[in-house]
Amino acid sequence: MLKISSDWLMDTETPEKANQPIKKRAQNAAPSGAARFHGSAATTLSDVQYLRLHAAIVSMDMVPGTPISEKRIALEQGVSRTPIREAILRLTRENLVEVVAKSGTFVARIPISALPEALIARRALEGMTSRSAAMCASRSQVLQLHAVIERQREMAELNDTKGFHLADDDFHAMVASIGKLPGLWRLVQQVKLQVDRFRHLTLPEDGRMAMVVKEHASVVAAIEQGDEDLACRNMEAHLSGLQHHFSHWVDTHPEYFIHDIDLDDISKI
Amino acid sequence: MLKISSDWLMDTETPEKANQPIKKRAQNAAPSGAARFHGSAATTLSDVQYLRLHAAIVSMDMVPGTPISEKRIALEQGVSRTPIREAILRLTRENLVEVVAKSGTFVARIPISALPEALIARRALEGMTSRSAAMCASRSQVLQLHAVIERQREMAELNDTKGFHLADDDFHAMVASIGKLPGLWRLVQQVKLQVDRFRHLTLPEDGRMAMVVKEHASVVAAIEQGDEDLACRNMEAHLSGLQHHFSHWVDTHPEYFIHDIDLDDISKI
DNA sequence: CTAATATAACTGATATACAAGATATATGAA
DNA sequence: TTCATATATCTTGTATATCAGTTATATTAG
Repeated sequence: MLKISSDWLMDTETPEKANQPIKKRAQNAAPSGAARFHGSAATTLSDVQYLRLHAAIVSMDMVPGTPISEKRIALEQGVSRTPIREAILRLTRENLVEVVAKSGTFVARIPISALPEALIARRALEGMTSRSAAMCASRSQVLQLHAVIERQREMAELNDTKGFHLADDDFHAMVASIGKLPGLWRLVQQVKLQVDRFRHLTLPEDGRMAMVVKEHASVVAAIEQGDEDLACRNMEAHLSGLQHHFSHWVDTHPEYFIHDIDLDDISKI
Repeated sequence: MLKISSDWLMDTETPEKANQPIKKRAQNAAPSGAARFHGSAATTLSDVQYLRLHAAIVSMDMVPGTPISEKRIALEQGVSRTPIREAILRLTRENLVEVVAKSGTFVARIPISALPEALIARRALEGMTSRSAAMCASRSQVLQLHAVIERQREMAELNDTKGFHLADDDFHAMVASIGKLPGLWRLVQQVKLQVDRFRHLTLPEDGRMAMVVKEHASVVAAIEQGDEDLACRNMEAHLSGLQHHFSHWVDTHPEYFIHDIDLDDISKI
C-alpha cells in the first residue's frame, strides 16, 4: 500500500525502518480529530479548577496575599495535584497568582501600574470597536443594544450590582461583536482583569450606575446615527469615568497592591 | 507564643486543633519569598521548552498542522512529559497549538480572521503609545530612537531580514517604553503573534524594508516635535502597510490557514 | 534572654505510572 | 475488491512518587 507521505519535518527517528514489523502509526498531518465535534462538553478537571479559582480571585473572595497550596486544594477538591497545578499555571500567566518556587503560591497583589495602563488600553481598543460598530450596525442590532441598556437600567434600579456588571460586560461585548471585532473584546477582557478585582473592593457610589447607563445610551445614539467619531468619543469619555477613585481605594487596602508607581502622577488620562 | 492570625479565610480544616503536636506551619500571609531576589535565573525546564517551541512555531520552522507528541518531544529533549506538557498548555492559550484530547496535538493553523483584527488592535494600541511618547520623550530618548532606526537601516542594507525584524520590534518596544506604556507593548506582542507567523511565509519585497525605515523616521520626527496627533497618525499609517499581501500569501499556502472569513470583504482598514 | 545554627516539615518542579478514549491497521465477510 | 468489525497501539488526561530548595521551629551557644 501507499507508504504515506513518509515522515514530517524534524522527524529523524529510524531513518531505515528496515526489518521490524513497522508498528509506526501514520502521521496524520492535520487535525482530522473527529473528537472535537462530538460537543462532549469535554470540560476537563483542569478547566473546572481554573474557572473556580479564577472567579474566586477576580471576585475578591480570595484576597491578594492569600496563600495557595496545590496539595491542600487538591485534597479539598478531591482531585490530584495535576489539574490544580495546571489551573494555577494558567492563573500565573494572567498575573492573578504569583508562585515562588519551592516556597509558596499566593493570590497576586494588584500592580497599581497596571490600572491606568488598563484604562488606556481599554479606551484605545473600545474606541475602535464603537467606531466600527457605528459603521456596521443594523437596525436590529441597535435594538439589541437598547435592550441591553434597558436591562442594565433595571439592574441599577434594583441595586443589583452583580447583575449590573454582567449587563455592563454584555453591552461592551455586543458593541465589539456588532463592530465585527470580537477579538478586541477578548483583549479588553484580559486587560480589565485587575481593574475588575479593584472594583470589587467597593460598591459603586450613588448615582454612578445611572450615570453609566446614560453614557451607554449616548454611545448607542451615536452608533444609531452612524457617527463613528462621536461613537468613539462617547465611548472614550465613558471609560474615563473610573480612575477617579483609584487613590482612595488604594489607601483603604494598601496591602492588596504592589505600589510600583505613585498614583498621583498619572497626568495621562 | 502568639498563635499567628489563626488561619485565613476559606480555611476550614481542623477547626479544633486540639491535642496533636501542631505541626502546622504558620501561614505566611504575603509572599515573603526571599527566594525571588536571588536572581537565580530560575529558568525552569517548562520555560526552556516553551521558549523553544514558541520560537519554532512563530518562525514557521514548525508549520501549521505539524503533529506534536508530548512523549516524543520528551524523549528527544531528555526530559519527562511534564515540562513539555506545561509548555504546550501555554502555547495552547496563545492559539499556537491545538490539542484534541486523547487524540493528538498539532501546530495550530493561522485563523485568517485574526489577521485584520490584529492589525486593527495594533493600530489602536500603538497609536496610543506613540501619542504618549510624543508627550513624554526626552532628548536622550529621541536619540536612542534614532540609533535604533540607524541599526535597522544597516540591517536593511545588509539584507538581514532577521536582524531587521528584531530591530523593528526594538523600535516599537522603545516607543511604548518612552510613552510609559510598556504594558501596551506586551499586549501588542501577544496580538501580533499570528501576523508574525504569516510574515515568515515570505521575504519582504524589494524596497519594503527601506520604506519601513522611512516610516519609522517620520514617527520619530513627530515625537521629536512633541506633536502627538502627528505621531499617532504616522504610526497608524505605518502599521497599515501590511495587509496588502494577505490574500496572495493565503493562496500560496491554503493549508496553513483556517478560512473562517473571506479576506476580500475586509473593507475596514 | 538573644542570636546563630541545625533540623524537620513543607513547598513547587519534575519524573513516572495508570486510565480512558481515539485512530490506524489487520482481519474477515460479502 | 470493498466494506464492516475487531484489536492493538498511540494519544492526552490524571494520579502518584521523587527531588531539591525554602522556611519555620527547635536547639544551642553566648
